[in-house]
Amino acid sequence: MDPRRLDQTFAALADPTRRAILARLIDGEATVMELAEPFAMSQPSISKHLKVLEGAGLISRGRDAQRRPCRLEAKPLAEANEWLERYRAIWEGNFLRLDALLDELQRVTPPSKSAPGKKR
Amino acid sequence: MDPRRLDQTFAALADPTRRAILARLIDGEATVMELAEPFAMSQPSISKHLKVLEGAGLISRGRDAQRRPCRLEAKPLAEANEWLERYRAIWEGNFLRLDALLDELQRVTPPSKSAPGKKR
DNA sequence: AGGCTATATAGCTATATGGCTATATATGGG
DNA sequence: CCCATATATAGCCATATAGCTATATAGCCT
Repeated sequence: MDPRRLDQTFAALADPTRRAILARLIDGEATVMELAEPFAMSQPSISKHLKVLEGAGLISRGRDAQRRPCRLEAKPLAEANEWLERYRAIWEGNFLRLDALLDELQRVTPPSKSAPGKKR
Repeated sequence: MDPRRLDQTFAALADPTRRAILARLIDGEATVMELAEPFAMSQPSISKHLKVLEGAGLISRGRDAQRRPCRLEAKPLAEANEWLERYRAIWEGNFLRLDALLDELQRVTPPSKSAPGKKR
């Protein structure tokens, strides 16, 4: 509901490294080292990405000795999905395009000044 | 499929102004002026947002005299949705947590050095 | 205690983003 | 042809982001 939450969620998802980290976490918890391993990137950079993900509520972290295992928190993804759902009808093409409908009506009732035609 | 596409899509969605513009476009085409009207923001700023949306393939633009009506293009949203779908099982809670399962197994077969326990 | 491992923080740089104002471009209409 | 309207571009500023290296912190282990 909070728009800031969506901002953070989408911003966090707008980076391939972070999406890859989330994908990795589908298989379960992982430490920072494990998450960093596939990337040609310094450990601090990964920590920074994790901070962004944590800030967006997309991961949470436990404590296992000196390790800070990361776990996926999918709730913000559910909210993002909920936002996207409003557009499903459109991308599925089941959507009765309002302007197409208007074009149709204009073909029956020719356009006037107060109802200018739309270009297609 | 192209990760850059997802980058652009999510980045475009990470701004409340742009999400509001997309929401407005559900109801059909709108001109830049119409889109700008609800916001306490200059017209050039709106144009910039529209450029971002266009760059992400989220809108396309026609020509109606000196107007450049914007129309929603939902395909990138479908791709974003597709990406999110991989996580649906998790946020719906139907997911058999792999690490929870491992904890369970460890309770049966006590932990050894090679298989350290996970903290919860 | 001291060292090793895992992670975080600090501080730097380069680039990107989002806003503004001022100005340029495009197009229909009188 | 000129004007008004709609939109885009340029140029500026402030802040954010993504990367780096170097260093600090935390916690096990001997």
